[in-house]
Amino acid sequence: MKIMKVVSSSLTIPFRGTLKNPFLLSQKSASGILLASFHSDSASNHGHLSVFHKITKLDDALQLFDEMTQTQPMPSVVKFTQLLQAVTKMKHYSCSIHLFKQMLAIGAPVNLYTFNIVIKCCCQMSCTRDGFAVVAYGFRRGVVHNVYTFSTLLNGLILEDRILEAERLFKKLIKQKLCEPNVVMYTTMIKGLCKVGINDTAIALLRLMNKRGCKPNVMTYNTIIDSLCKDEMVDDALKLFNEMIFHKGIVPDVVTYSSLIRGLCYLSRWDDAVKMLREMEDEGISPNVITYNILVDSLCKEGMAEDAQTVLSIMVERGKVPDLVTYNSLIDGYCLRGEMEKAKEIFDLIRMRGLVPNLVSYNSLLNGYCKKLQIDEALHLFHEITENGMNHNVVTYNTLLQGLFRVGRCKDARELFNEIRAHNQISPDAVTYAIVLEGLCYNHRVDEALSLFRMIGENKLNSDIVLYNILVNGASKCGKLDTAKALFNELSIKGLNPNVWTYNVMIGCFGREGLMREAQRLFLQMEGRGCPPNRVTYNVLLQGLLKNKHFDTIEMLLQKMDEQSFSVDASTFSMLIDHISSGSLDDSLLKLIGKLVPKEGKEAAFLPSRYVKGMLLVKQSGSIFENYRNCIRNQFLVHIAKLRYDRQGVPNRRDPPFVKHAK
DNA sequence: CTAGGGTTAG
Repeated sequence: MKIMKVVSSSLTIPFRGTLKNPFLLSQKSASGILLASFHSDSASNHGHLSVFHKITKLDDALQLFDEMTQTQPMPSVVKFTQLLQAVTKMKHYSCSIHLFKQMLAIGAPVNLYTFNIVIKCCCQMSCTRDGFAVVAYGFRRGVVHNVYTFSTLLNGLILEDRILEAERLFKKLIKQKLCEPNVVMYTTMIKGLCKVGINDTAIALLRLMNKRGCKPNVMTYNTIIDSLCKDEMVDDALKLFNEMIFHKGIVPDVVTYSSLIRGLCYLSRWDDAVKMLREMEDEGISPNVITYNILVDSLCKEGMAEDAQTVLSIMVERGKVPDLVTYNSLIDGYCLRGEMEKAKEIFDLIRMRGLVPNLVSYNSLLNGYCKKLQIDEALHLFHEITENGMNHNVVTYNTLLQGLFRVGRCKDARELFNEIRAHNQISPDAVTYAIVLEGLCYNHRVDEALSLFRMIGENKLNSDIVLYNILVNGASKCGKLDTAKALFNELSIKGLNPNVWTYNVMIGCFGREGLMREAQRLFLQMEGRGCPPNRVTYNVLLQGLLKNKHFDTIEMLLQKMDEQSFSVDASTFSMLIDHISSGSLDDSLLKLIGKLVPKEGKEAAFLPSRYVKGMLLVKQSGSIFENYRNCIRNQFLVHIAKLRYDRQGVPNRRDPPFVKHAK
């Protein structure tokens, strides 16, 4: 069915052969010239670019395939393989597999390369099982599989999150000497380890491959660097970055820099991100569309959509064409700020740029309307998706579901939830349940939430700490302390470990009930239970103490926060100031509090818009906000803009101040 | 003619 859609592109030149291919619905082809050149190409095969590289439409490929099967004698195995590869490169995996089957049926030549392509197709479709089956079939036909085959299978298992099996395969290959792992195979295995978050083991494998005489390359390092960045361990990533350059002599590329820039942006280390950007350009590596997309997206997530647009114009100026990802980030950025007109403008811009909005575009916009409680707009858009020939996915449903709960339309929400459950292609996921439970609690239907939770049964979801946290929080906020406590106690019975969230929720719960001794008791046991208090814990505890007028430990807690560089959030800040102005707290605390107010970063960016409580705060955080924005403007945009003009005068050098030279 | 790395939505 998927293929039917793809095949219907416009065609002009009449077709000459007979139709044999079941995928081929059209009688005409734009590939007439292509076909002609194919014939001359097969006569003289000296060209460095075969016709197969020119194939961009599935139609043309299928047409060509049809011709090839009718040529007598049949073209070489190389031709068939190239064609199969062309189809695969277009990501029409199921089509490739079908063509392969046809080849077998008509006795077209196949070899190891053909098999490897087909195995890759299976793996890319998350059917690694089938990949193994194809391997077995090839084996019976006498095909000797190589390191390419096994790397592909390894990658397939990793794509399906079957990391244990991947590890087992990897070890088996080495032990039984089925193939000698090379840098690609090691890198694939390293990616698998990174994917499940065991960076240490990934790095250990990096060391091991070195010891076994297999030199890592830039891709190997990029894999680990990216993983570290995603786990917010940018400094460790920078260490590896240094190691690869100064120790291994491996030259970083645009991917290395893009990962690092993303990691730095994510932590709001704009200054360092700019330095990286500058360094990469100094090294003669230009940012590409993905790099710019990372910048655009990071700025958007920081609530700075118009600055993101400035980056967009810079990228255009530099000859890079923004793509769907760029525009989708901008849509999301404007939605985040509740500027729906601008978001819609960008959405419409997509078509004006000759692109077609995808589900991500729609879902972002839908989310924007939902968050703004413009539920009619949201519903309209929801229907527009199917009118435009697309299908809702679980994200679409979840988004709308959340919107319906937010405006209190519980009945509609539950109906939609049932629709998802009845759907034969989509099923509710953990996020769906989280949204429904949270939505019900939000609408004071804790009992309904609980009974739904019990109904899920004793499966994985029922042991999801996130769902427990939602229910505990919901029960507590609805004043059902006993329910909250009972749920919390249920955790240890089930052998589930509370996480920081759970503790934060319970501490907040006790705070609301005035049970500060209980709150303190939990706070004190956190460290020993392996989940040390975070910024939120301190804020929640402080708010409870302030609310219940327990002033004696406040200063000590603030001191501790300062030691760990945690910041006070807006509500805590507001309460502290209130108590100082009313005289119940000493104003000597102001100096300490001042140190705990975020000066930059995501928190500061959202301080005024998201967490405003009192007038005093509006004034205070307003100035922080302005400073922050100006700071970014100076550091970031001016810097990027400057790169255009300063470039000539800058000698080629490597001087990133935050990278310690290992020389 | 075959394998591996970086970007967007709940």
